[in-house]
Amino acid sequence: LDLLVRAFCIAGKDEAAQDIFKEIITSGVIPDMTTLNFLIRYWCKNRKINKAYAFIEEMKAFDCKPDLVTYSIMIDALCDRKNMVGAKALFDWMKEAGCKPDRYVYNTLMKGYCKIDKANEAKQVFETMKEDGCVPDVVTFNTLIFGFSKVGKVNEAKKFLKLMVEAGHSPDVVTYTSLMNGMCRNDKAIEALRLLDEMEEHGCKPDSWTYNTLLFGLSKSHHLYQAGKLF
RNA sequence: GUGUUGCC
Repeated sequence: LDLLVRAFCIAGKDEAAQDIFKEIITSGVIPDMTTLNFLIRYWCKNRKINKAYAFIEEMKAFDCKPDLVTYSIMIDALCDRKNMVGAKALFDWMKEAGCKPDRYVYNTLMKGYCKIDKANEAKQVFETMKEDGCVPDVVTFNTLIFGFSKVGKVNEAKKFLKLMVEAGHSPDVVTYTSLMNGMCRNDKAIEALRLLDEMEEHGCKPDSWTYNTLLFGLSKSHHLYQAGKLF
């Protein structure tokens, strides 16, 4: 069943996948949650979030209740739509339902706040997650660094870089690129170029995203000559 | 190989 549902989804036949799933569950077999979650995620990523909701409701009647991953997928979908009120509400609802948040959901929520320029809210979530006993990981720090860089608070972002290193995580290409993005948006394009050297010294290879960030940033701030040198 | 992070 799992493979069938996946195959149908990948082929864009989510209706067929849904039918099979429903048929199995109606026959009294409780399918694996990974299968349901795969289907839910497919809908969320294809702008069919209402369908995902409806199906979750429908499945509750079969004693197939959403788990932590299901909620995470839904919360992420709301975050992508910048509906943080909804995302937070669903997060609270999830806790009511007895699902204990893990760092994935916390990271997801933080991303949502960062995307709408609410880095301080993200920082609150960061504090909550620690109080809750979740250990921040590379994604946690990268998300916060992205969030603060985005709103021009590069110094605040650097504080998290320090925290990250203290926690034993090495900055990666995402960390550096997020910081460069913030610098470029903040008329500190030259500083971003310095960071490029620094990351290479630390043995971190820039990728195409890094170069795109720099090229975009440098050309926007009239440093076309420097941009040309990147080639 | 069910979910979370960076440019346009």
